[in-house]
Amino acid sequence: MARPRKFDADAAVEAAMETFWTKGYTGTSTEDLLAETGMLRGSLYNAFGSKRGLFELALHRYRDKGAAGQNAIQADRPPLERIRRLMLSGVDRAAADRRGCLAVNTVTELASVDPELAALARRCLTQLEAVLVEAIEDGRAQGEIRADRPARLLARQVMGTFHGLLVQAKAGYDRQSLHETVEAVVADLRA
Amino acid sequence: MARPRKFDADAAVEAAMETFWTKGYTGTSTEDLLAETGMLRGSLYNAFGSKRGLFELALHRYRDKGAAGQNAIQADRPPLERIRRLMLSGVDRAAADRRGCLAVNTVTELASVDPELAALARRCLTQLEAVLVEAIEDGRAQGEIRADRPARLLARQVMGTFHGLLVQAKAGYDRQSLHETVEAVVADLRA
DNA sequence: AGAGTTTTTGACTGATCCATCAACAACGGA
DNA sequence: TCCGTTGTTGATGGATCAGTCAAAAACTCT
Repeated sequence: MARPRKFDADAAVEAAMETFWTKGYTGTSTEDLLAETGMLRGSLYNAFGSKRGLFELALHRYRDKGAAGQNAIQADRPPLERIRRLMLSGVDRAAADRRGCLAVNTVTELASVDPELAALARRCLTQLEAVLVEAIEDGRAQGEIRADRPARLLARQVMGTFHGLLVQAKAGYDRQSLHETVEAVVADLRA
Repeated sequence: MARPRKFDADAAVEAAMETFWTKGYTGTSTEDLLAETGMLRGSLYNAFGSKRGLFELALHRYRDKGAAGQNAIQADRPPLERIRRLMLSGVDRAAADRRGCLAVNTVTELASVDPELAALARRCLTQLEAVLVEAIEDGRAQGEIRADRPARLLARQVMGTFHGLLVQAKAGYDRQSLHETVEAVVADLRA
């Protein structure tokens, strides 16, 4: 009933996500977005409304992809090993291109400037926290993980170190020392 | 032998630091800097050369103030308590205004865009790491802190969690749960 | 008082920012 | 085939960006 779109909206959001991830929200210009998505100005605004609107979509996509990745690791491995792999893969990816984590980047960039977007990013963090809590409770049921503290507290602790590692990855700390820290965290989790 | 300056260069750098801290590097306009320092365009450029130059000065100042703050805690308290207070005060400040830590903010904002500035910020982090290593070695000598791991590794671990907490503080996690995590980290450090 | 030096002042530059718009194009349904 | 709808295209808008400049001003030294 109308002219069909030339571009793939999904691919465009994906490209936008990558760009925001690399350059940050403020650091990404609409020109950058046009170049990366291959769209023209009018089309982009017609489809997504504004730079901010596109960023929201990108954040949602990031959260969804994160959830998918977290589930991919689940498999049938023991919980502690799941946590270990989660952190190792996250750290590796953050260190590889020095881009860190989009959610963490967004929170640090926008918390005191755009609380609404920051809250959106925060949901990515709480999602990870939930995954961790679940894994920890699993591991505790199996006697693999220490039970002297609430699972939520342990999860916060692990997540804290994890986010700190992402920052260190961006700061250029070498992969090996990041991995050592991960192993130390895992060791401290053991019952 | 020349016209005297009307403004206090130190106060100007201080004001600039606060502004960058709140709004980030890209997010701070020269107009913002003029408003906060009370200077006029030409004066600011005459004195500091560029926005980037002023930012470098602000980062140096941040590092110096950080060092001063870290030393202020030293006192004669036991090492573990020093670490505890260091983290608590850092977390409190980060949570109070949701600005986090200027060094962490800078690393996450600029690592993939301006490596030179990111490296400057990184030095703030390694300074803190050095302080931690020292405190841990002290505590170990007194039998207060566990000795089953290299002090540097423990320091990285503590620093990681600390930076993660700063992110969580920006994300709006409540003070109490941040404090609980600090206590958990301290407990895990004990011999 | 005059020369020399640095700062202040505010207007100005060109680039880039995000966003809008009208004209045109491509489709489905009547 | 013609109409309603939606997408594309590229020019254009005003705002803001970081940074420059020439002229006037405030000081010291001679």
